[in-house]
Amino acid sequence: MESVVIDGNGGCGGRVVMDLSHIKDLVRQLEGHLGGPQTQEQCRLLASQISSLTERSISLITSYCSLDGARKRPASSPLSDASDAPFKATKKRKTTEKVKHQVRVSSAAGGDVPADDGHSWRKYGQKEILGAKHPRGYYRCTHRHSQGCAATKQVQRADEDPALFDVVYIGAHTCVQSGAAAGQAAAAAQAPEPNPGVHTLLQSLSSSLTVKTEGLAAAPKEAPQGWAAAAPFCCVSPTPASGWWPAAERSPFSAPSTSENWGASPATSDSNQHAASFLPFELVAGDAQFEFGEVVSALVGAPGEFHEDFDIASFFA
DNA sequence: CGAATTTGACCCAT
DNA sequence: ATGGGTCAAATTCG
Repeated sequence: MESVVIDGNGGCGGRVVMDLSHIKDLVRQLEGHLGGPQTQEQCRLLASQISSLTERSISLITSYCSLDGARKRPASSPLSDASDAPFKATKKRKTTEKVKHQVRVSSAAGGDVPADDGHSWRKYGQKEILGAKHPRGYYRCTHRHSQGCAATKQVQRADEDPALFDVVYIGAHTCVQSGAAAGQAAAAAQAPEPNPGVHTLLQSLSSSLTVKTEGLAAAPKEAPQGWAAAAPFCCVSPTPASGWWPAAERSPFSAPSTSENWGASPATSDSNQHAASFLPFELVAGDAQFEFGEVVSALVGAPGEFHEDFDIASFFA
């Protein structure tokens, strides 16, 4: 299941733990209300409280992680202007100015690629890595040339569990993806139907909060430094209920816009794979915001990015 | 035929 | 010198 790996020595850790515990309580209350005669208003109130608490926790985590990333960054080299030359001018190595964000994702059952993250990637290399059993694949955004998007990612199968992949995202997407998926998601969000999976959603949120809380409290520092190095990307919306990302800039591992997309291999676009075969992931640090944001977004019923076919149970299974 | 992937070579940081 | 990241020609795929 998911876990948040956070260096526990920050000043915000205790606050976040408190907030998460509070959120968990609120979720329990909300869950209880759903079975009873309580009004929709009360549910909304609870959801709104969850939302604001989540937002505060995210702010703490994000700010902490930003500090963390800044602190760890070595003295910047004068070569760090590399980001201004996205194209193949030289083979000059980019130095460490870019934001890195590592997650561990599971593959489809028997699959050999990690879950799709909502962006289209093009593989540009693969290398055997010393000490690793599996090669590392190098991907860049498909829109690198058309839009100058400099986002890249590295995918490597975990040594200990071939069903897991370590994915390192480097740099933020600056591309704007085709409007089809975003528009579809937006249209789906307008569907007035209540979400039948809300109980599952709440239970899952509750249990995931447990895990996260434990992780915060009990996982001090043994996490590899590379994990949780920095906030994933820089454009977090201030209002979780209204979506965490610009419509066309979905977060890695956000709820997919389409069931086809969700489960499609980034390399093969194999649309036969299905959402249910993927379980998200162990997420780190700032990624907590993704789950919280999506869950709360669904709870509050705000226009989010949920596709009507989105299967909450499979998301959290 | 265009796009995506593979793969060996090249380049750079350590 | 070595390992890791990127390039680009060759190959494969749809």
